Amino acid sequence: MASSALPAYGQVKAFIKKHISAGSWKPGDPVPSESVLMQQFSISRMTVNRALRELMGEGLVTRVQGSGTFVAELHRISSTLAIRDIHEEVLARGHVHSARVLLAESEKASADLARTLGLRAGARVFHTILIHLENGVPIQYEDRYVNPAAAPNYLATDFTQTTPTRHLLVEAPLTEASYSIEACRPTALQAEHLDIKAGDACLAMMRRTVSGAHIASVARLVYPGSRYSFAGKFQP
Amino acid sequence: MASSALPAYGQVKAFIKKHISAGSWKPGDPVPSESVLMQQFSISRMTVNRALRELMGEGLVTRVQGSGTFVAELHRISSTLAIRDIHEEVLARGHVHSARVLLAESEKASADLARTLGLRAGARVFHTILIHLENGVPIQYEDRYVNPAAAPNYLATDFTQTTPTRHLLVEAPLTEASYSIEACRPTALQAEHLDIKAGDACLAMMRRTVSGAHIASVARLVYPGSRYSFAGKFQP
DNA sequence: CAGTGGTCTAGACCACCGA
DNA sequence: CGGTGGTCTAGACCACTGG
Repeated sequence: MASSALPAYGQVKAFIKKHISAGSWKPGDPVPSESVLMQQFSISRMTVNRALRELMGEGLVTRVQGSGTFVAELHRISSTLAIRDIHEEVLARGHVHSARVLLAESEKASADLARTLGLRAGARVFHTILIHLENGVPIQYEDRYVNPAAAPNYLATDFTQTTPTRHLLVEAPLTEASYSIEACRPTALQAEHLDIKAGDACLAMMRRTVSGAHIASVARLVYPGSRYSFAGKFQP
Repeated sequence: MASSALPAYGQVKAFIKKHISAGSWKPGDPVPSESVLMQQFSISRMTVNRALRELMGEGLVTRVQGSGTFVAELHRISSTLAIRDIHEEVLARGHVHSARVLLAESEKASADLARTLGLRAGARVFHTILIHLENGVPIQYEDRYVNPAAAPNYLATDFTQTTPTRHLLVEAPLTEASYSIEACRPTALQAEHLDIKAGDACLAMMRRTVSGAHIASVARLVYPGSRYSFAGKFQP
């Protein structure tokens, strides 16, 4: 057998994927039940169950207790968009990462910001602005507010050595995060520090992280459109 | 027990997640072995194994055969970025989707395009350009090339009724896709049809889909930066 | 009611790692 | 070599669905 290296549950998964991607089983169609697959492959139910459970995790099938397993409605084109620490990301490309600190201080939160961080208006918050460079070329303008309750030692960090992201991952372990990506034009200050023209398009990622009971941080990361993109891949 | 509703493997997962997110187990630290957890929870090894396997799938731990299970190095902030059919996405917001067809024809591929689609230079390809509107407001400029071998009936479709994405999902079931997101300025034509100013920033998503042996389609989707963003959420 | 999936057990054999 | 994880079995009980 050519596929003898593939474990039994993998063979079941491959069998089902083949039928789905070939189109012979359409969305909404029932997938053979666990007991049928057991006999067909001469394996135990636990093994079939694992195959189907993993396929559900991958979004290829839907399972309904008491009813059956079905081909998922429309194959979502989806992918894990990993948001890594910029330091590690640059290193992974074999390049050199460095950072310039434009601002690192404690200030009073505006009403808007306080609401976003779940604090009362006028509360003290930490504010940092950094430029991240890859081989000396600016690639990210990081404007971040941090909740002192989540990371009291934030401002004591040397941000040319440790990125805010890394500090926060250690000090305020992540329990939840949300983000959005949009396109924008840079402010004059951003354009200057990113070394781009005022009219150039930029990518902006807003990131909000929660650690335990606190909203730990909100950040706006601005990337020159000409030097950065988010990429991903998807394989069923 | 308050958590008696949670299945046994879920309790093991919760136990480990608690220690990781509380910081009592740091990245690189070993997680108790399967046999230890078996005894600690008085459950069978299969059940412990499932808990640890799922945690690895979620990126929280690393497992090395013969060595052990360890807390993953840095909690990736990652999230499934779902790329849905624009028609469904607009409908899901309770709005009305419509489309204008600017171009739908067969043409000869340039050398570049042919290479991208895995065809010989000068081969016939289908080319469509559409504007997608949400409640009458333009939100996406879709410029797409399709490999005729993957979807021979593509041009016969009424794209005011069926989106190219949907047609392709049915005709050329997806086996792989990759994308990248970047910021750009619109061309004069794009600005006109999207009803935005020439200097406005836009989000552009390049998408390349593979169906079986064929590269099915490459598309460039341009969104007005002021009217669209990609958002996601992440929970460990 | 019969059939489905959700969960779990108590074993088992194997490949691999590190001492 | 003992300990680790990777896989698998042949049962079991349960909750749920549908006719």
